[in-house]
Amino acid sequence: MRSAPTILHLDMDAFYAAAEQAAKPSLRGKPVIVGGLGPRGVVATASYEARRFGVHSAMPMAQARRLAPNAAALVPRFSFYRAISDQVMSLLRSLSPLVEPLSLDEAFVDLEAGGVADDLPSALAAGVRLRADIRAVTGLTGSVGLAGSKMLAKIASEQAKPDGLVVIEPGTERELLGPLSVRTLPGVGPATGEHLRRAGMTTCAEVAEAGEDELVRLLGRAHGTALHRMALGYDDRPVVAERDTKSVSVEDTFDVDLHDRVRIRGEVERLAGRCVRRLRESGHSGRTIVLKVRRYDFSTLTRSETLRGPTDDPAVVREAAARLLESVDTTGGIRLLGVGVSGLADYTQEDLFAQAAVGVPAVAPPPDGSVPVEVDAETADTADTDTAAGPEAAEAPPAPAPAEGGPEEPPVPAGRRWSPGDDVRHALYGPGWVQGSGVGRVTVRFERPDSPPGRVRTFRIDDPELTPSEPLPLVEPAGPAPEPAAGEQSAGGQSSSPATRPKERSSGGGAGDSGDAESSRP
DNA sequence: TCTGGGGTCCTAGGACCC
DNA sequence: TCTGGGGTCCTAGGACCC
Repeated sequence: MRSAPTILHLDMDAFYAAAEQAAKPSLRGKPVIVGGLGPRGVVATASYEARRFGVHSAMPMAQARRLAPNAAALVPRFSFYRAISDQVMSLLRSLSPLVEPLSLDEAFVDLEAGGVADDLPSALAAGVRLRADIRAVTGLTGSVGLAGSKMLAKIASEQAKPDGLVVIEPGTERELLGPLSVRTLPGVGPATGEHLRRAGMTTCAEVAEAGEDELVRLLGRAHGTALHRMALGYDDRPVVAERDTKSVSVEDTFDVDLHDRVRIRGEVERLAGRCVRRLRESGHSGRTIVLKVRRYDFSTLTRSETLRGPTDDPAVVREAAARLLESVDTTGGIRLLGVGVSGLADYTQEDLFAQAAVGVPAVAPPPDGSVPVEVDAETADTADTDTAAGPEAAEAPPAPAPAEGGPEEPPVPAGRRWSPGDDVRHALYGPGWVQGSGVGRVTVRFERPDSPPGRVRTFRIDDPELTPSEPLPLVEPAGPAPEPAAGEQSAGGQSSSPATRPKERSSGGGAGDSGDAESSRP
């Protein structure tokens, strides 16, 4: 807790959907849903236009499409979002070394540690300028919360959405929190919310009044004390810039439940390969292998095994995962499989070899005391040549699922090559994106971030003139900087405060237009 | 056409050691 | 011969977050 609102929380507005709308002029002002398009897909982000139909994150895509049948449904393009996120995060790091990203589109910033703010006016100025800079650099909008703690900064940015800024002045937090739902507090989800409701608490004030002992009795030590403090507005968690990764995992939900044991084992081994590749990319090895299985009825179980030392050997992880699968009953069908590694160490295989050289076994005996598994010469030999994935490295998409119960899997249908939203380039028509594909055809809309809405053309899916391509930048690097939008308000306290507006950004260049209508108020 | 994928943290019980 | 407590590690599950 601090006496000036120098903790900033940034939350980009409907990030994935907004990025798609910025990239695809024909989608601006229209409902857009980004998420999984398969039969079991869910919504990752819905544009504000789509939210008006009742569509929201984590909703099954099928339901979303019933609610908003005319919405554009697009597959997420994470590398594109990451590139935008990197731009935003570097703007944040120009404010302070203490930046704590929570996801691609969200972060805390400690303005005080950065020396850019030590009181309300300077914090407000930094927030206003940040929003303008984000708009200029990415073409997208983000909402900013400013407060004396992380919890309240986050609540503030939520209140600021979309495209706004809210300050909660220190000293006003308790009265502000009091009437809010307990679900506002971090760590209170559906289960805890229901738990508290049954105990007669639905607002933060009621939680605060209940007292710490009561909450600990209800929710356990850690959760109870934390919640009581939060409800009172006490939160002194620091902004932490670098958090060590604790685990790496991959999982796939199948379009149709898997029954065939051989197929299931094959998928587990494929996932193990993918997991190890990710593990190695992150520069880690790990000791504990976790297998995750979700059954036909959505019940989920995990099985884990801890090795004597860390590994990033695909064969070792694959074999451990397969061993864990042996103890799982798969009758009835499997809808999801996952493989993870935790107990991470920084070093990788070379160090493990160094250990092996001095005689430390890499693999511990299974906990049940059965035959110990040793790293034998063969395994060790393959370790540095094996490229993290088995023969399946080519990476077939997660299972177009066999006909019910059938042991054979059909080949990947040819039409899968183009997903809605993919960037493409046509030799004649230039850059565009896939609007849809089916029965041997693919429909492409030809437009770019800085063009007017483009027109649509249809091709054969194997048209040689049509190739996948990289996303175009949303804002031309040398281009003009759009004017900042006004959306700032001051809420929370009686604040009001003269919004120390920073100087308007002077736009760098004259030509062009970022395409989006900018609302620039004086 | 019910319910993704990648994480984090906490709890609880048993093993094991001192 | 009956009975400690504390600490750590491991496993499994659950809640929560974006």
